[in-house]
Amino acid sequence: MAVSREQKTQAEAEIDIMRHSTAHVMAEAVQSVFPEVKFGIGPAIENGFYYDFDLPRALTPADLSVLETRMAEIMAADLPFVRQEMTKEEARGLFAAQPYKLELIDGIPEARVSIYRQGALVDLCQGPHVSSTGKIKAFKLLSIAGAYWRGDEHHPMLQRIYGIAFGSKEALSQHLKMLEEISWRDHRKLGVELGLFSIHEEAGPGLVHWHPKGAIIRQVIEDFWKDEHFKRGYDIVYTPHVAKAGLWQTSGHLDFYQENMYSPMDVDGQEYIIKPMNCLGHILIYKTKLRSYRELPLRYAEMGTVYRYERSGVLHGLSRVRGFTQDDAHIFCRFDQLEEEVVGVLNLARFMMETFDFTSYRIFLSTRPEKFAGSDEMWEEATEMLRRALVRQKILYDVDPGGGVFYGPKIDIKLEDALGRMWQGPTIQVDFNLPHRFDASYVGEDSREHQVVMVHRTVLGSMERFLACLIEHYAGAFPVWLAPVQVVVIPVADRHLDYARKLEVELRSERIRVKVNARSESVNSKIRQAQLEKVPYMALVGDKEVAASTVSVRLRRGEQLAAQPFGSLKEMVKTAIANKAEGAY
RNA sequence: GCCAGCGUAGCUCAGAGGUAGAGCAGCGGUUUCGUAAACCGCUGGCCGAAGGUUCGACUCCUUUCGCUGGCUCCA
Repeated sequence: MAVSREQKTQAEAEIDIMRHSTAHVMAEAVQSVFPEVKFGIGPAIENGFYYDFDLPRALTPADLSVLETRMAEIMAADLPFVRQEMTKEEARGLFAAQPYKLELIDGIPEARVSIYRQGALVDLCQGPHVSSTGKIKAFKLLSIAGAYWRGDEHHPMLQRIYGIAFGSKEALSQHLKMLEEISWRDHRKLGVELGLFSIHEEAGPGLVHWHPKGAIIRQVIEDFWKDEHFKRGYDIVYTPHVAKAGLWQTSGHLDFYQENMYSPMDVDGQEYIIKPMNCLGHILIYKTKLRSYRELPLRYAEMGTVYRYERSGVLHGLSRVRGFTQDDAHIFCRFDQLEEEVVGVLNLARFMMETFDFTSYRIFLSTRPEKFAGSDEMWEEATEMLRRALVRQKILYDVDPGGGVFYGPKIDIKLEDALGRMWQGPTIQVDFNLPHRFDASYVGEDSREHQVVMVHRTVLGSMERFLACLIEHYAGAFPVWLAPVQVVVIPVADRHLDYARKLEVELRSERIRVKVNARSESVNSKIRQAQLEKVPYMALVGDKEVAASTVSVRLRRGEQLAAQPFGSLKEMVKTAIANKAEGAY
């Protein structure tokens, strides 16, 4: 039973057509500026479109506004899109000067192809298109980027122009506002502003330094994570950061994963390699004794820090780095336990996602690729178990045919954040390969040895990427349980400082993260500082509070609460922490 | 890695072939203040790094490192 999640609505399909047509208009504009242009492809994408061009010179941002003006003229002229069918031979004649189009024609299986004309442009295109260029309502060109022809780095690099297009000016400006919001929430920007982490040129790109405020968030999450894993029958393990090269030879990583691994270091004449994955250590632990079917499943979990070489051009803040800590676990089980284990992981994954306020996500089941390890039957059965686990959890999912890794089928969960963007979330991967390579087995009921089934899984992904996601999801305003500073005490004047310290001690005794702002600044200024730091509770103490033994509370979202005794603030904060829910946005 | 753009004070940014500037932050002082910026003063820079052109380079050229947007890949 295949459960597919969504079909495009009629309206979405229509707007895609319009976006595609906008790409053609852009192509015409480019052609008018660069008559010698060679066209690549120009599809509609989410929110807009792009088109790839081979041009005599590099485009500059200034070119974009010229092209926009030209495009607006083409739209004002309301030129009709005209479809025409012809044989491939005729098309080859028509596109004789267009090598990329010729290559595309060669790849089309049908005998006849279609072309579209509008104004001065002729383009090989399946269509459909809007009836005329005047039907395009609102667009904007956003950026220029290099893109390999057909995405292959051995092919020439073309210049890609990205644009967005919408059904109305309002929708366009709304989207532009969203883009602004996205850049405003950027974890790299907020990470600096909130003092969470830094990355240093001197230390190397893609290597993260967690500052106290970022580290406390991470620590809270890790404590919570360990707790939850303990409850669910996982055992916490620790494994070394380096291992002899031979181990990576046995695992096959040296053959298949080498471009992501750092060069070996010499230790007493032996080659050692920094681990890019945690699985091998867990396998070694598994293999330390003869395992009985009775002790399975074994679930080894580790916040395991790994190092992977990433090409310099792909590094990005916390979300794509060279050293990161995975919330990793490996489940060793019998084949007949696989489905139940996957159900367990899905449960945990959903619990985690809910805890961090991700209410929407998409699930992908990836099936057998062309090259694979293990037997057909194993794959089929395992894939079926993953499928059944999803169905049992009543989860809608999409199938990614052939999208599995070579060693087994997998389930990927992609999270949707507060701005509707997707992030790689939990993954569950069945592995037939490593147990085979390491001869990891157990003794079955039949007294015979059986190969154990291994499941790699992470529910947060990596602490680095997860934090990047959380920072942007919460826009830096972390819920109380995660907020680096939960309460700032603000004395109105210096004479209230002692009283403020008393409140600080009282809150700290409950392990509430509290700071006193003792600076000689105005109340307004201290409140502003706390707001910018996105501290959930501001506790004001002045003459009135000292006299009445109370505290006035301002919430991060701006709300002011009536003066109250210390105790009730304490309880309010403790409740918010315990609920992990937002109490003070 | 590749294409393009960008690197000026802790941050945001201005400047420009004649030797560097603002706001914020920081520091010192004054102020003791009631829910998003009190006032005055001061410090702060090898203009990413190296080489070249030039009488003179932060500015022009080359190389290099890093960042940004993409391509590819992925936790």
